[in-house]
Amino acid sequence: MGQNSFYGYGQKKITIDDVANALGVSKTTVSRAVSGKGRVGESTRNRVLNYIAENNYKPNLIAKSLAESKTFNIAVVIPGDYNLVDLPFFQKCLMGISEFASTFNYDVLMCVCYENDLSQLERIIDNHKVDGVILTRTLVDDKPEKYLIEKGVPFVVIGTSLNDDVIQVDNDHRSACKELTSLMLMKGYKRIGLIGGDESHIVTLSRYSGYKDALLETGISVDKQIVHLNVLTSIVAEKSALELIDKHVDAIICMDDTICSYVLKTFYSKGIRVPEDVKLLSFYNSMILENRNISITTLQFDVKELGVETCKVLINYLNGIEIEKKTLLKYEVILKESTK
Amino acid sequence: MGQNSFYGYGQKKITIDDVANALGVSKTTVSRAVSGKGRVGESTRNRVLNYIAENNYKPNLIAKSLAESKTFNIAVVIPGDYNLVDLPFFQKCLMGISEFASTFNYDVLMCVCYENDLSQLERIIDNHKVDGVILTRTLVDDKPEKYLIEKGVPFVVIGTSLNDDVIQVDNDHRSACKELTSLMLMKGYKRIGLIGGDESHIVTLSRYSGYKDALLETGISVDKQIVHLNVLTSIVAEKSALELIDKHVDAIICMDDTICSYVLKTFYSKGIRVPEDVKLLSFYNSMILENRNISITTLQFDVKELGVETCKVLINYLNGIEIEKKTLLKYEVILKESTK
DNA sequence: CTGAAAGCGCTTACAG
DNA sequence: CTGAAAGCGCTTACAG
Repeated sequence: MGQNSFYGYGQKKITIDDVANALGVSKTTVSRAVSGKGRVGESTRNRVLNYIAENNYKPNLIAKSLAESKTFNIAVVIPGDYNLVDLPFFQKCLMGISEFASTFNYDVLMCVCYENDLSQLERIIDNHKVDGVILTRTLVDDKPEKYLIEKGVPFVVIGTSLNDDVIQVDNDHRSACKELTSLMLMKGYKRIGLIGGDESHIVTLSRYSGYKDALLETGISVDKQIVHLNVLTSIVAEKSALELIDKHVDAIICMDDTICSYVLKTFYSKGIRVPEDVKLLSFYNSMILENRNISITTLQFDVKELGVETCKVLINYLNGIEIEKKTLLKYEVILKESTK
Repeated sequence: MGQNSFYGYGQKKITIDDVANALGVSKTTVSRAVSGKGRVGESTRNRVLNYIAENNYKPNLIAKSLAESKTFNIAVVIPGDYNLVDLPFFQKCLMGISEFASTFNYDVLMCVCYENDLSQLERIIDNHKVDGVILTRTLVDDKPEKYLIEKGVPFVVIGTSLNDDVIQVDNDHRSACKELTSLMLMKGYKRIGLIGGDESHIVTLSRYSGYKDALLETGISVDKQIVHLNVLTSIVAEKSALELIDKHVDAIICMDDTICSYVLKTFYSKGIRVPEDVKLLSFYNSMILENRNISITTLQFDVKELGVETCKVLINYLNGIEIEKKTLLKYEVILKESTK
């Protein structure tokens, strides 16, 4: 007992056999009527469909999985790195993915991967628990990506991959950062500082490219002294912010809201005023920057939509429907007080 | 093709039959050696174990599921309500749950439920895709809870349930709020305002109880004028904060960090100083309150640990191991500038 | 249009 | 200690 005592959740489930017997037809016929595959007589089909609706028959997905060699599950890989755990980004992605998946009767399996520990992913793949995988970020040297390619597992990444064979869905961070930069340039601010995160994250590189694009188009050369990447801690961010002020920047673009919150705090404690002394821009319209003393001009991505689109691509791919190799989603610029 | 072309992820999986044939034993024997259930000769067992290790045999979990009527999946229900989506709480819970589950070879299935839409949960239960469920919050009138009881599905809640039959794991919010209140009382501040969220969330009621406990122990009666519950929007929060100031409170306890951020912003714009004019306390040591101009005295719960413990209880329960009906986890008080 | 039968890869009484 | 066989609940060639 014990282990199985819960099975059926207390109520016996009716099987395809029960339906077939009750109706005096074969399981084959029931199966065909339910799945819609294969020919069944109009009237037979209706009898079956009515019966299962009335008697609340639900096919056992596990049995179906075994017979079809499909699981109707997808795994979503979330990075477990401490400083990313708090970001609302991944949670919102998950919501979108899960919403779309469930309308197609797929389920979403959580999978946390760490820099040096893919064991959760490996276990899921070894156990054949999913039909495909979504990676929620991309790295320059991406271990989960490599692993999945090696194993031949179908997957889609949220983000941009250096490998063109990888199916990818992303917001257009390059254009977005270019637009943010151009916005400042058009207002006549020529010295624009940039503070960004980990260079091993491809998104950091994309943003940096967009920044350079904007400058070069305007004929301004990039001053590497006011571009600070790999800013990962509050201490480095503080140092970086003050250094940019020393270098007389007109504006600072922060590549994420956490960095921006560090910068804001530093400025507050040093009496540097935004936007009077320096303009400030950030990348997500997230709650990290909400309800501050000053509102920050940022980009806005529809992250839930990003999840939805990605899941759509993966499920289409799994079902042999043609898809785009690369999907780029839009963004909006939200103008607020910090650039006034 | 199409649908099945991905199966096997490109590499044929070796089955129990292959192992049995290669070793000249029966499937039964292999099964027993692998599962550890049933008697197998010492040497036979070792032969099997060596072979599967060398040839990287992994039992097909789907087949095992069908045979055992178990899925090795648990569902975690996350509320989809807009204003909760952003809270790091649920994400951290998920991380803890997923971490524990995977060490026991269980997987975690995401399930988003809305106030009036349990369809994701219903689908998962109807399809028998999980062995049990974790609810990540509790309401006074809890629809998912009722649904699961009705269906006879094993589940555990994170939070406190009004139904004593429900297995629950929670941080001790009542004691925590009592301690926060007592802390102010001991410093001689007798007028303590309370701003809280939705009264239909049991956690709100627990906190309120703790607040009352502390006051009553000190012989102070509760002044309902300075207790504001159901504060759900920034507008109401602002109004509430100013009203408390009008009523000359010495301190304000906010039941969550979002509320506290609204209060902070209101005070800043009105020139009300913390802690000089009023002390301020909040409930989570979350990033919402990080990098503000002032640091806030809060409670600290180990939310990931909460997830781990809950998952442990559920998995033990599913496997017939004795468990506590109610587990209460600790908290810490983090003293910061806002109560100096 | 419909059905009998084999098969998906396991587990587990039952028998020896 | 070990194995042949039935069964979990579906799907799907194959035959009619």
